[in-house]
Amino acid sequence: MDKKILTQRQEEVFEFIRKRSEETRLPPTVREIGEAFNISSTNGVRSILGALIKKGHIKRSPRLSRGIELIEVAPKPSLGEQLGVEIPILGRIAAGQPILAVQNLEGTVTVDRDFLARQTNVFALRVKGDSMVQAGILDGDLVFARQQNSAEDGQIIAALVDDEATVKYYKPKDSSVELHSANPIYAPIIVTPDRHFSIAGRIIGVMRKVN
Amino acid sequence: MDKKILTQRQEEVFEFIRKRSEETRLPPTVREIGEAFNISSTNGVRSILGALIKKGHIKRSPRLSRGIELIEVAPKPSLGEQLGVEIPILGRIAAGQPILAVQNLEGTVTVDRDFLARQTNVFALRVKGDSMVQAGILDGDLVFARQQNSAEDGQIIAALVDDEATVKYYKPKDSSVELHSANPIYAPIIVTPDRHFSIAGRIIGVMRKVN
DNA sequence: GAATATACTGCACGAATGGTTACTTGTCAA
DNA sequence: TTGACAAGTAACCATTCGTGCAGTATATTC
Repeated sequence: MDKKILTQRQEEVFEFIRKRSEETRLPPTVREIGEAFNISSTNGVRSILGALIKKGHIKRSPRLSRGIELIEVAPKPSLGEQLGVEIPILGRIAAGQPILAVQNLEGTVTVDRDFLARQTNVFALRVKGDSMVQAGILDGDLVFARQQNSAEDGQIIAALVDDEATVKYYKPKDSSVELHSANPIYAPIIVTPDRHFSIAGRIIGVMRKVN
Repeated sequence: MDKKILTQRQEEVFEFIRKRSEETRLPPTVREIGEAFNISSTNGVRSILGALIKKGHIKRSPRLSRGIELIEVAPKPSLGEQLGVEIPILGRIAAGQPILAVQNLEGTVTVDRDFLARQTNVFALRVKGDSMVQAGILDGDLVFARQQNSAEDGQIIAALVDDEATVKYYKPKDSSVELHSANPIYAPIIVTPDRHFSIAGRIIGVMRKVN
């Protein structure tokens, strides 16, 4: 007998236990399994459970009610140690108000925790226009930015210029700031001190859906 | 009586239930709570549980063993309805063996469920080279592909040519298949029928970490 | 001072649950 | 054809578990 191959019935019952454990957060009792499959005797269920134990798919704590535990090859992370992090997507960014204000929220994306290198204060923006195509950032892409109000020369940033949010290369000059596109057909934006300017964050990632 | 403020004892018991529910995945029975707090009578526990119910912190299913359910202000998504989906990252792809074979796995990424439009059989690949920069796919990017063995003219696919995996534009011809780069300095790969060729999947997304 | 809430003890009932024994039926491989 | 395995039925026992009732002690509130 192959240790891993389950019969049809065993597969069904295993699936049932898995669903119950995940959805209702309560593993079923022996009788509840019986009811679900129209097995009138507890022993009918027990024979299947016995096989699942022998084949190493479940574990049981004797005499403990609902003491069926799944043995999964790739154990799902408990709620405390999620693999994904929820990042807020900002619709419009307006100067003078906190970036992450609720009224700006457009939704959230879940991204891999490692993808963001466990950084905090990250938000996402939908890119409009093709000014950064040469940097691999296309129209409609979702960019991830870490909130910070300063940046280094040459970094890609999300900036606020006169209440307008843009994603550009940051080029600080002596008396002004230049925001360069990656696309040469666009002239750099030169931000003179009389204009409203602030750095919203530094771009740390890009995500795109391809049709 | 404030509906929300718990007494010390109630707080302790609530914490115990929460820990048990999350860690062992099994809410405790009335008697198990009693044992944990040295309460010899089940009614002692019941009076505390009653208070927790009245104050809206837990819910109970009558006569159901372990039928204590936490009522949380921000309910965590149950495992069944995660916001993120784990996608396997494939190291090398070899022809003649199932794509998703375990030995190919390099790890997993968690991505938003909506990002992939709830599609199944999705895998991820690390892009090598700059042949697709004009399509916004850079060296080192992670591309997501949906497993399929056919594609339409002009789509970006992950293809296997002579045991080598590449990401290219798909251009089927009468007697051969052409794989075009987005970068004009690379000549198209012309796949004649004598070569091993298969489509691994169609590219549906891109993800990049920016430094 | 009475009413109310909290936090118990102690006991007992019945339903829910796990376990066992005995027996049956069908399939499949040696 | 025999034997192992799977998947049951049926009846029954023992334990676990939720619940109900009676009662106590303390603190808080009106």
